[in-house]
Amino acid sequence: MASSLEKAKQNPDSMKAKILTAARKIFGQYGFHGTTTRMIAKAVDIDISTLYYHWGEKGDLYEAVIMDVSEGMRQKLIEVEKIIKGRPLAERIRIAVDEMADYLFEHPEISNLTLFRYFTKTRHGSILDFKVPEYISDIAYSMGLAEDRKNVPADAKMKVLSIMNSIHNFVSGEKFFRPMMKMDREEYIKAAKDTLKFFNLTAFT
Amino acid sequence: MASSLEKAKQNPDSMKAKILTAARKIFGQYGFHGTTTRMIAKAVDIDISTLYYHWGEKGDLYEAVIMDVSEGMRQKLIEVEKIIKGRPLAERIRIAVDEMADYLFEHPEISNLTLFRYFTKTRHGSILDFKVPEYISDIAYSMGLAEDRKNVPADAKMKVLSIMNSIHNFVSGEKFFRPMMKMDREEYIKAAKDTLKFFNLTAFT
DNA sequence: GATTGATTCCATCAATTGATTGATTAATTG
DNA sequence: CAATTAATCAATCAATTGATGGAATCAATC
Repeated sequence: MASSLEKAKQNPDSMKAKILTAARKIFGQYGFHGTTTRMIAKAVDIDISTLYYHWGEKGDLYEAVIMDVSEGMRQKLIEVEKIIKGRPLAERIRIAVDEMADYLFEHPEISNLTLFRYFTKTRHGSILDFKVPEYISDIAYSMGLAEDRKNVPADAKMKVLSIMNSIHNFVSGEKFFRPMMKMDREEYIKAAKDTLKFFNLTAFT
Repeated sequence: MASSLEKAKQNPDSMKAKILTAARKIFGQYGFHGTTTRMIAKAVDIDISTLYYHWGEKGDLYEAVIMDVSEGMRQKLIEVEKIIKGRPLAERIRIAVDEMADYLFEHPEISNLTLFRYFTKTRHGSILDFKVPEYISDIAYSMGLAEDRKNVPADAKMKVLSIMNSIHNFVSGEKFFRPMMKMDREEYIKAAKDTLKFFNLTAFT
């Protein structure tokens, strides 16, 4: 059964998909309460009622956005796991950091929305409290921090959380941190990757 | 010259200070756009016009809140720097992590508001684009990552940013991460500190 | 080419939200 | 105590915002 979200993604030129793409970006920049349905509609150059026709109420669109970025992350993690499989740990870390950083710097709204979800309360709590699968245990297993995918020790999960969040921090914080560092975008991405590798390579090798 | 903010803090029982305290908490939970002036007024049990009488427009109150938490951080960092002065590096790290984590877990709105400021756009950009001093260079110097307080290399700043954000992540993410870890609050704080020490001790000693 | 269904927009609602005005009460001062 | 100032609230505004109904347009089907 193809969900409403899956159907929308099938044809990226469909109005439904175009709205989703714009919503990802704007929700990512301004958060749930900072985004109005009119902002999204304007970005797609449609009337706001067209947006409601396709996605229903704001909270439903937001949920679809979260599911969408979450699925993107899942795919990317599977892809990275394939690449690093069998390699020595130091190399696994270097590749994983590079791959994830490149992916997220290219889609910063993923980091933004992820951090938003972690840190922010919404006034409509119950409505937006849908469940999203997290991949912390899988990453821990893939890093060799657990013998068993289903039974990952808490300290390993905490380490993975810390690593993932650190990547998100550099991506989402670019607008704020880069001027502090007086770097151009390329330099900043390089510096972020180096910093991440510095902490993770010394910690795990 | 005592600023409006300083005057408010002189007497914590004053209406102005009570509003500021409530605003800190609520802005920290819901962000700028997720907070209404009515929510704050209700928390203090006053009419909304009383709030406006004391603090003027919403953006001005928000600015005062940011300045307030920023000043709190500055004070705490000075305090920590005094404690760790002269000790060996590993001990400096252990103490600093414990002190900062305890302080922030006690005042989670500081972490919330800091991360909000890093990651979120506000629709009223220009108005809320006031400048707040950051203490990244001071911390880098205090950690021995720079010879000169005024001339801190970029990679050292990036490392400090990463460390500080990691602490904020665990504090602000508690509501989200702790259920994942199935820990009570005490266990979670301990686990967060241990994780932070794990990365930082292996990286710097 | 008429009919049906899907899509889009215009107009509009009711509720919320930031902000103010003016009257009222509480403190302060001479 | 009278007079002035400070603090509070009730009432209200205008603008914004989430959401909808219904007319108009477009596309597919017969």
